[in-house]
Amino acid sequence: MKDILERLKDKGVSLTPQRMAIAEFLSKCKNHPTADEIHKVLQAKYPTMSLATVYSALELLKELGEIQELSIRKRGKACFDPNPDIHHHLLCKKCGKILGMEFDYPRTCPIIAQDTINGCKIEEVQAYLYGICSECLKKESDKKG
Amino acid sequence: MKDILERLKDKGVSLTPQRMAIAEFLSKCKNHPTADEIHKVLQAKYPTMSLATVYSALELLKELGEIQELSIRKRGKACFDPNPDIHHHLLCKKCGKILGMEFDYPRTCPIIAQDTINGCKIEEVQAYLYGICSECLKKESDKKG
DNA sequence: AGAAAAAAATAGAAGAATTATAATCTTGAA
DNA sequence: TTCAAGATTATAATTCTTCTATTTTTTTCT
Repeated sequence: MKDILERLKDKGVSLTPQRMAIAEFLSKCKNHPTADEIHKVLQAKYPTMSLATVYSALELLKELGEIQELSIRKRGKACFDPNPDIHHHLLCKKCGKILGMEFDYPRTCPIIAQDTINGCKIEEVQAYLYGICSECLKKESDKKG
Repeated sequence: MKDILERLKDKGVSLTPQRMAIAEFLSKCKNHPTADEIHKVLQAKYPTMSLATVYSALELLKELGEIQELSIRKRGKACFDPNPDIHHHLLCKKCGKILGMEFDYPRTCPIIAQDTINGCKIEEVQAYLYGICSECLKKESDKKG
């Protein structure tokens, strides 16, 4: 599979250093950063990079289908998922982490598998699971001994 | 079942006219209003009511478990669900309406029925279904004849 | 490679939603 | 009714995001 920079080039996007940095950062990113988190990280390498640039790059990557913006927010801020495919998320009630969940929720759920419900046509399902992540579960059981 | 004002009184909340109006409005509300939508409606009756009062009443009702704030937003604005119980929502791609879905998604879904996934403990599931609502489907089929 | 045109980055301002502050007014209990 | 506690109001402040004008960088064309 081509890497993200090649795909952007194929799509005729100008490859500026800032965009490349943002795209690469996201492609290696395992969590769901906000615009300012990305900005903070990349300022080490690009001290003059402005937050507006980050927002506009994110908008572009979204339009190109390289990333997605989540419906949920982190402390009031939009957060972005490096994986553009429909999938689901766990929000840990303890540590606040957001985890992408790999299982195929809609297709394995008989209710969603039927594609109309209450007379409405269902095209996509995005599920947010609230619970406790494995790390926090581990910490809890360690504490109890 | 007691009505919302009685429940608030039982919980020791000061029953100001503004709060009562907001609580009653929500209890009769069939959609998912934003703070400023509530404010606009109630200004007819309470011309001096400020938006800050609406926000603070919503915060209170949320804490008391009378309503919930949705994860999704309407045009960048937080929206509130008069039904505090976990349930699911359909977002119509055509008209933008948000509909509460009555079926019992988590409990009838085999993946969720097992309550741990990837080592994470699942406590609640909130699904956002994207699709076309029955009204818009009807309009479409009417057009086609 | 070099020049012109197009596009992007920057800094700063502007906008929108929400929260905080201080003063005034209401509520609920004594 | 009086008073303290709490709520509302108006306004200011904050926070996140978008916009604008200017400068800089890319890309294209030769």
